[in-house]
Amino acid sequence: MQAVTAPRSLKEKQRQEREALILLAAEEVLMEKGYYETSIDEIAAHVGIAKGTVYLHFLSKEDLVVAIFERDIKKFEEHIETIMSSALTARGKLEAILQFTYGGLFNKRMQLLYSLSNTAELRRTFLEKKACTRDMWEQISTGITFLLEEGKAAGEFDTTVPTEVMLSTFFSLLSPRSYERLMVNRQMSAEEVAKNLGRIYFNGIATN
Amino acid sequence: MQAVTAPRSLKEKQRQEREALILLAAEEVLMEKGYYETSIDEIAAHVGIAKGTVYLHFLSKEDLVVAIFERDIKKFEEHIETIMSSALTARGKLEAILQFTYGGLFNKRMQLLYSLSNTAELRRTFLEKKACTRDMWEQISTGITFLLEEGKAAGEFDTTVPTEVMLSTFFSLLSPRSYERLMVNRQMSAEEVAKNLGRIYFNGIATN
Amino acid sequence: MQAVTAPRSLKEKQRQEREALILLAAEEVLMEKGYYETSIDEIAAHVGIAKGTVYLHFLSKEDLVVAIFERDIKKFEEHIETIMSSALTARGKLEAILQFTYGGLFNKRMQLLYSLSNTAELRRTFLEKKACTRDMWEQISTGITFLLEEGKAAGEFDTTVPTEVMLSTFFSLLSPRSYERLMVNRQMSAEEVAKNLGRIYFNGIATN
Amino acid sequence: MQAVTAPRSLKEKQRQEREALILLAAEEVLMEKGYYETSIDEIAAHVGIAKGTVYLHFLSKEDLVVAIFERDIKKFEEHIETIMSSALTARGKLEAILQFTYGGLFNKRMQLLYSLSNTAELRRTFLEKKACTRDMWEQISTGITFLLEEGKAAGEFDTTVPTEVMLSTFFSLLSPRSYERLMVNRQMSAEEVAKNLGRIYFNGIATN
DNA sequence: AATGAATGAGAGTTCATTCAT
DNA sequence: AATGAATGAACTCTCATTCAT
Repeated sequence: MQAVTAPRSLKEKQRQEREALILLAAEEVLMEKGYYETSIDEIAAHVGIAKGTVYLHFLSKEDLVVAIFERDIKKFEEHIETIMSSALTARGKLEAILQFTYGGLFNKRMQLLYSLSNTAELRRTFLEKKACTRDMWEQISTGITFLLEEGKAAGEFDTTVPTEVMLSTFFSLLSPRSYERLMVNRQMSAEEVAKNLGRIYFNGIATN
Repeated sequence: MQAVTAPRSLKEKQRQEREALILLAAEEVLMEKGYYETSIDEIAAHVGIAKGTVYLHFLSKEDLVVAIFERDIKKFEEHIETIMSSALTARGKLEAILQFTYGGLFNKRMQLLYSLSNTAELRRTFLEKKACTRDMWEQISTGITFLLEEGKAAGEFDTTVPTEVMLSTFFSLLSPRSYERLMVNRQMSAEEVAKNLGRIYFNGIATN
Repeated sequence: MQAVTAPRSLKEKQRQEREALILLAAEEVLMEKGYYETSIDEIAAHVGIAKGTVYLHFLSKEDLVVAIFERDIKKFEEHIETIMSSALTARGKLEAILQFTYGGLFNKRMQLLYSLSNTAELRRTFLEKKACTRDMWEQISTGITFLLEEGKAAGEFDTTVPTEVMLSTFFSLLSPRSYERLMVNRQMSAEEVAKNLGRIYFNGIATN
Repeated sequence: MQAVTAPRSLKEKQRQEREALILLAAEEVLMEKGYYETSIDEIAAHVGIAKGTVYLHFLSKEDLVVAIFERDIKKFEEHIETIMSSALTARGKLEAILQFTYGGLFNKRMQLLYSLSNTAELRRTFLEKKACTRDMWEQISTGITFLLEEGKAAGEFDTTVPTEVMLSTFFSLLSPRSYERLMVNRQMSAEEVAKNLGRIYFNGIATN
């Protein structure tokens, strides 16, 4: 049986590696040029494979982008879960999420996710057509909402501000486009940005 | 003299009315479908005119969108100036801007502006190519920055938070996409949304 | 009757003047840009009238060009007739035609006529569709052929060269495009060009 | 090594065959209808392929025509060079060029080249934009000029006629449009036409 | 009579997707 | 499995022509 599965899993492994390469290249190009200005040809050229090969891994351009979406959101979810199960206070957890979002590679990916989520045409294409991506946002929203409620219950956060508003504001903090200028133009580090935003936000929602 | 100017201004008036209709239709369709999923044919059909007629008013699709941009940003600027010259405190002025952004028709338009400004491909197309649109954001930024500095000087705002960060955060409050759910799903009124956001924000940047 | 015809003929005169202006402008622009690169708008703007007005005088763009054609060919024919009825020898007459073709304004017009006649698409459009223009070339051809035969009969020209070949060669001398460089680049005068060409030609067809 | 180069050259061969087919079809349709009356769709239909396929081989319609141009001019140049390095006298060489131009398939192609070169709009498009095509005419002109000078030096040609004029006249002999009627209507063979034209021309430029 | 806004067919071009090799 | 040539629908934009004013 091994004789059969080993090569199969080797092939499978290669397949997944290639798929990962495509996703990475796609991510890079999409980040640079956006969905409509990026052609499959360009992505393929970036990986060093033929256009047709991309279609062996993804049914369509849409599908490829959904895959990026899913992968990144999944990682994001995993991290959030780690944070959620930590011993931090609600505020501490939210601060950690903020730091994570702005830190490391995730910063750039977050920009892509955000840009893909916030454009009319893409939302229709991705969020409405593919239930799964919609669900992921829901799940993340639920997590953040839970933390905010927790914070309210613990007396950390102002109970007179609706949680929904707090949630929306928190998401808007994650929008990296607005802060791009801070990091790119002002040379502020991701940590500093996250710290400052957090300060405004948590001050803003703190129990008077 | 009337005999000369009247017909000319009549024509001109009709022309501008038609142009306004096209802008309105374009705005609507762009809001619904986004830049790349909207064809000139579609916009024309929405106005009830032929495709070619659109090109009598706008040199290109790009140009049409820039025109929407300019018109809305101009209105926005005008309102900001009115607010700026009022007797309100810095915070009062910023609150007024927030209210205005979320109030009336502007809400929807703001969504379009925001979505057009925040997509990688469109930013390259519009902001970098057309200096004018870039300048408008600069001007608005300058205005807000001025108010924030004023507030700091008046002891209203926390001087230890960099003004740049305050500015970015303020812009992110204006991003209506995030709050769409609040108004659409939660049935919250624009005023309520603006009030709540303002509360978080101004609390957040208030002197300790 | 005068009271009726006078204003009518005044109108008619104005009409013809305007028509002449359009033809002139069209000629100029067509010369510069060619048939397909010239728009009716451009011609109208050159005259200083509205696009629609052109259509009060000419049924179509094609028609307008045919009119230019007709007018110029008519003038050419008239001149040829004058030459034909002069006391010159056959060679003298052909030399006169050559001089006329390269002299004065006709030079430029000839370029236009030639260019319009020698392009595949335009030949189909004009020569085949509009019998009249075809006839005009026929008529001119007949005139030249007659002169060549006359010259042969008078012992001036070599009778062993087919008249048809002489005719074709004569027409190719009139092709001003080839000689443009001589006049434009080499600063040679029209007369010099005509003289030199004539020399080669008449030497070439002279009796041994 | 064959295993590597064979498939590559096979593909390449197929590619070039397809490209040749497109060029041939384009040539045919362009000859029939001219540049502006020929659509890419028409050319594609003529080859039996889809419109898009044409664009796999040529960047644009302009490019496709330039390619025809280049290929034919290149062949023409090659032949001229062969003739130039022959043992013939200057006159013999020029006669050979004349024969070649009117003989075989080249006759039709020459018509296309000539028509493309002599139309105002196309000259601007092709000769001015693409330096290469301009250069080719220059090179051919240089070759002919050299032969004419050679003939003058050898006492074959009349030294009192400017070489430039001889050159222009020689080119006008090559213009096959004028002679089309001779071949098509008069049933004269290409050789006869070339012989007769040559006779007039060389008689014309011969030392008195 | 003169205008020029409106029309809409048709052009060149792109690119996601397919499929024979 | 991988390729990349081929496809063709869809796009933006142009302009000769019409027609209400």
